[in-house]
Amino acid sequence: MLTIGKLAQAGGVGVETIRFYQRRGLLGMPARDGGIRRYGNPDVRRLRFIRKAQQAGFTLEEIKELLDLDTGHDHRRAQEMAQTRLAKLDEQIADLQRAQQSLRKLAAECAQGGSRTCPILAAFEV
Amino acid sequence: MLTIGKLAQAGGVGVETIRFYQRRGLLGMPARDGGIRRYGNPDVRRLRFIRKAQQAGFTLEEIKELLDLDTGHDHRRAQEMAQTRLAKLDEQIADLQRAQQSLRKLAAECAQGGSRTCPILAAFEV
DNA sequence: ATACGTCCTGTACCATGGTACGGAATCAAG
DNA sequence: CTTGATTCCGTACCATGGTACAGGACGTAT
Repeated sequence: MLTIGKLAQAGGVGVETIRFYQRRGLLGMPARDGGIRRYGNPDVRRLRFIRKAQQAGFTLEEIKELLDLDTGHDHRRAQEMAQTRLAKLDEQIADLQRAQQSLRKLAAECAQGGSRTCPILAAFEV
Repeated sequence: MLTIGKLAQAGGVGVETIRFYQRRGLLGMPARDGGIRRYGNPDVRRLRFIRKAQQAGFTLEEIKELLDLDTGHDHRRAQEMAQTRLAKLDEQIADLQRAQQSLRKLAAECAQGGSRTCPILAAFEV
């Protein structure tokens, strides 16, 4: 049984973040032991899931929904959300790659330019 | 000579956004014609640059710096910023790709599962 | 038993990037 | 010359994802 501090440590977040997640309904209000919150492994798993899902670009709202679905075993909805997010990830990656192209062009022209004008504005013009 | 509304339209943003950028120093306060701001092509270029740079992941603060550098022709610093951002873009793309892996796994397992438990939590566990 | 660290609740504040609104002035068309 | 759209300025508000107190109550080690 962990205190909030230990849970935070296990999840790589701050204590305030745990409480924040609780307020948002992402983590439940756990059993108390004399006023002090006690957490178990499921809480650690849940917290780690939150971090992972965040990395996948889900908002906290969406993560809450995923966690609720997990409880309710709603496959269809979970898949739908995953597909939507995968599509957005594709888009985001493509966007970033386009940005890379532009930016590399800027860097290259800037490097070549010697003492000539640095075409920062121009670099993004195509 | 464009009014603020036309400039906003040309840049694909709202009028309030233009004023917001002016407050942040990203766009200059332009010449007035009887109290009304008048903009020219350089402003349109500048605005478009801002949008592009944003897509490349620069913050408004950084974009301001880039624009200031462009004025001062500081190659070295501009290149430095570009390289830093390129490195971060690489990282971001890699992160998103990893997220895709995890999420695809979730979707696949969820699809296979039939009426069995949907391993949403499990999907992110590796 | 006294001090230090951790916990509690509640509220306030932060950065980022805008968005909205009130109330006055001004512009363009009919 | 009136009407409707646009502009002006200033300030307030929004969402997202936290972060930081203040002011107490605990628990543990010395």
